[in-house]
Amino acid sequence: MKKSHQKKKEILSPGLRGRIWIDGAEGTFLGYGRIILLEQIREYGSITKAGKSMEMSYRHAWELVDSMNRQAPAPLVAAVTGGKGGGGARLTEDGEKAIDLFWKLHADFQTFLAKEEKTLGIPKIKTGKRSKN
Amino acid sequence: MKKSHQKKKEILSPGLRGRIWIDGAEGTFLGYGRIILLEQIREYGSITKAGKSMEMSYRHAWELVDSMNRQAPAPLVAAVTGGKGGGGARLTEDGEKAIDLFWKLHADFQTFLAKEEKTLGIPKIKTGKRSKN
DNA sequence: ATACGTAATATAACACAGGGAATAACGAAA
DNA sequence: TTTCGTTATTCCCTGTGTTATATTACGTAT
Repeated sequence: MKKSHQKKKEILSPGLRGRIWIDGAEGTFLGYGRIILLEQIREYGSITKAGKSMEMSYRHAWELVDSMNRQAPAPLVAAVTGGKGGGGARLTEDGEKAIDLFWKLHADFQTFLAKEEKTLGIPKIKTGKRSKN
Repeated sequence: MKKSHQKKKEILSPGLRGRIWIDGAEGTFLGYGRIILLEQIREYGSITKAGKSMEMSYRHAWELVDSMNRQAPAPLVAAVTGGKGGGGARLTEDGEKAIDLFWKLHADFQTFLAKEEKTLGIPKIKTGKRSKN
């Protein structure tokens, strides 16, 4: 099992940071973690394996998929139970489009952050490690 | 006590959303909640009252202030103990500058979100309420 | 019919961030 | 020297969100 998308390592370099996501009728519809999950489902063909590859409980992974499917006009993930291998999950065409859309947004956002950080400077940050007092 | 900045009401309209913040050596240095807290401290001259106005425990408010002061080259909040009224807290010049800087970033970010939402459409969202199945 | 591995769902156990209480320190003013 | 309200600090405890575990449903292939 590939481990390219396990837990954030909590990178700690000073600077401008941010997150973007798309809200739906119930709250978050698409965000960074959900997109990674979709990509892992595409790779493994299984919610179980996708979740494990991200060190995410099956329950959480399933809830995210369910949330996306319920808020989208048509499901992003099609899951089947039973059958050969017990079933599985695959991305729909809309699922693929969601991934593409989000990465476009993400790229624009990274550009925005870099430009903003340069123009506004973000000057007032202590660079060294913290001192006790 | 004014209540203009109590708890978020969790607005739920579909669309592009996001948050930005500035990281320091220990993690978050400046973010939306911290800026509001700074403004409330400026208004009330007290960490205690500022925290209460945001329905935030004094402990939490103090930790945020401490975190900002430790990560900044010079304190954003100057607190004094004792004296008439028991003491208090006021913003430093750097504290004022932090507020200004963040709101500039915030304004640019809102503009970015609006523009991005328009150009990329954000099409695949169910508008009506959720159905059980 | 049986086996198999996953989806789907329910229940129990757990971790921990944060709240609240309690206490000490503080120093100007009366 | 007493009072007063705040800052500063510690400790306990609980709510809640998460994980872990268990159970059921499912359907194709053998």
